[in-house]
Amino acid sequence: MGTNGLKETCCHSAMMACFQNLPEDRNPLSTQAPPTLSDVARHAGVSTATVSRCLNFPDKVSAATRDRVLSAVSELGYTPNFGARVLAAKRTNTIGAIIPTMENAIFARGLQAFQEELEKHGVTMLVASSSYSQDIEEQQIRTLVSRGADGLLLIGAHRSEAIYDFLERQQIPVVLSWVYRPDLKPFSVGFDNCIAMEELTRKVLELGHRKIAVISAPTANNDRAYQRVLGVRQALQSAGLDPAELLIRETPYGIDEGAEAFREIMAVQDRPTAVLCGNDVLAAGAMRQAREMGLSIPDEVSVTGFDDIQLASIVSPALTTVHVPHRKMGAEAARTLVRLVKGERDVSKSLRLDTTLHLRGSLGPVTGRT
Amino acid sequence: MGTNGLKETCCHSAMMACFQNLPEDRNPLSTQAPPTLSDVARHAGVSTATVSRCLNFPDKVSAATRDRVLSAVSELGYTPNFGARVLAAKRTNTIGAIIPTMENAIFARGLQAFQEELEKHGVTMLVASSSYSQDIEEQQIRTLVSRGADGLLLIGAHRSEAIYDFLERQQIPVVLSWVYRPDLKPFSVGFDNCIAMEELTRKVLELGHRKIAVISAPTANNDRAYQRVLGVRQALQSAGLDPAELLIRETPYGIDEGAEAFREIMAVQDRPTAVLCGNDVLAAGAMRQAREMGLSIPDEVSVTGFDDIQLASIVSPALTTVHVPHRKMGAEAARTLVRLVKGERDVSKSLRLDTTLHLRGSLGPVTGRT
DNA sequence: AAGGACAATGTAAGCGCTTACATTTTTTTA
DNA sequence: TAAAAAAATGTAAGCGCTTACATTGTCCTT
Repeated sequence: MGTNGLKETCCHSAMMACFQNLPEDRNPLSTQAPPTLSDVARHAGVSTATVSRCLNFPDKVSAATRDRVLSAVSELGYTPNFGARVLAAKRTNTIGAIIPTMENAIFARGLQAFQEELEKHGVTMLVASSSYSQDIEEQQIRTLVSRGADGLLLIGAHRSEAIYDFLERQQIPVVLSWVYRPDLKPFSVGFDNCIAMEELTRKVLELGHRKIAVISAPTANNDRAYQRVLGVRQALQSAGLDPAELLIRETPYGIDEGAEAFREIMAVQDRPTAVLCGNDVLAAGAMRQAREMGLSIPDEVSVTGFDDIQLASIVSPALTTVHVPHRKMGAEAARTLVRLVKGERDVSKSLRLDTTLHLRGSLGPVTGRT
Repeated sequence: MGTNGLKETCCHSAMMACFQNLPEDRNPLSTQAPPTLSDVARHAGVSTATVSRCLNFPDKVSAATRDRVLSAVSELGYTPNFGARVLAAKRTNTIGAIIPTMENAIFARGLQAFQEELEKHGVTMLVASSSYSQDIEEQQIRTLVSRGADGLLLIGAHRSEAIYDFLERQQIPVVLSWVYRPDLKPFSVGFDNCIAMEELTRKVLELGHRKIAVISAPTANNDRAYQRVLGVRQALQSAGLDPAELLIRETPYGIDEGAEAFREIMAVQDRPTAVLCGNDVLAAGAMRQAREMGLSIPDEVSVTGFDDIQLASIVSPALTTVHVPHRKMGAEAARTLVRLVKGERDVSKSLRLDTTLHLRGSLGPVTGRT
């Protein structure tokens, strides 16, 4: 005890740079308006056009003037005025993204990759989240457009015709993600939810499961959820089973919701031996509930997810799920959108990414025990 | 089999509204420039000033004209030009947020709440992530400022004086979050990382643990991480123990990183009985590794986290962690920032939120077994 | 050495909106 | 009912930047 550098108390460690103790009025600059392009021009003894060119097309200007201008810029601490630039150039270099939620990790990875890619092209990202509500999403779309978003990333394809019309009239390039829909006019960069889920279901059937339940997000306004359920149905049908017997429980995405849905599903007489969840979060909830009910996974009941977020490899047993290439999807969507915004109509087209089945401990063969 | 609505195949379900099958050139409007304020004015037979007023201060205009203008607006499908508005009004109604990462859930909840609150005030959020790099963060700050962010949300307090100077010169209101630092000039809305961790450590000591290890994020550029470690040290010292004996392993945030760090820590001769992790993600990694090594939690080793994200209640056993009021923090930060941007200097001040200990299964008393 | 080609720079017209101020219309007051 | 006050509307000057076009300066070419 009583050692070295421990004098610092919680709130006063010396490691911080900050402006504590500075008198309010210390900085005379702080009351002045920020410098403008013409201030820089005057300072450098050139015209505003030259300064502008120097900033936007450096090689259209002689080295000598460039140096003079740039040093004027840094001397004055000049930053271009965004509004003016937008107004004059008619481009904001901003792209909007509207995702259903930021609260769980489902969209986070993809969005991060999306942003990183945009950044490489000098584009900034505006984000809004719609809480899985179609109305909120439409309002967000209008907001982002009026904020000057040059393009928009949207999740899924299901929305009103009115809003698609609006986007078309405003000539805003749109990329749909998390779905692959080459039949639609807006480009999509994503995967086929239906096929992915069909593949998973086929595997489940192979393992002998016949009594199957699904916990899905509400399918009414969510085409991803809808397609996933459809995938299960199609797999059943192809296997000669009656899709009508499929037990489906819809509930909002969430751990607790997943748990509750699982509880209800397992309360029926003839318990399913496999519960396919619409995403990993629901699955995690289901698994928690199974533990609580003393049901062993996968011996007594198998559980699967969708998305393959971190959660999936952390739960015990690890979750069998459909791996979605989130980062790649985000990056590709960004690339497509940037191209569209630049007006390269021909180059881009819808891109289909593959999902892969990740088989882990939560899915096992049907056993006698139940 | 062979039931009802199953005709729809994956990619052609009828539920979607879209613009498939529309000829490219169908819409004559699409080549015209979007309508401007003066188009609306002409259409409604008033001046541009009246239209502007009508949109911004509806009650400064008579009901009759208002109706006329509004119907002109909707007839023409007018949307204000963002750049022009910004240029003229000198406000973007946009606030920027720079977070270390979007990839895990740590900042997601807070950010979501932040955005929702901003939205209530008609403010849009710009997001960027810095990948925990100080340089990237500073560049992002400059970008967002030049994009016209009216204010900025930053995580933590540790950054260069140069950038704080820049923000002050640009007169950009800043709110720091995830920390509580009333000693600094920028307002902070957050909690005291040090005290929170000190409290947790005290609890760990109470349970008899003496050999303690810490897995922390790199503390060099991360004041939250630094303060958390400091908290552990202070608790040890208060308990009359020698903080120098504390085993500290720094590693980037991540599940795998946490696992690896845990492996290394448990490889030493005199194994610790408790491993305190800098956040829940690291802790989840540590727990996974413990399982792999056949170490029982909490009998052979206790593990704790920080943040209380969803993960914490999903892992098994559930994770003892420090609960951070993410949503409240985000919302309050937004409120403070909005007030600052509006120029209400006096009203706002730094806000300290309380963290609470969530004791769960991953932390237990020291046992003979080791 | 004169003419032309090209590079470097300057001039100035907007971009679409807000808002101070001027003007007109309506309402109130005596 | 006329004058004063208040409300509604119009006029027009920017906001800070980009860019088409005009001008000037440089360097070849013949």
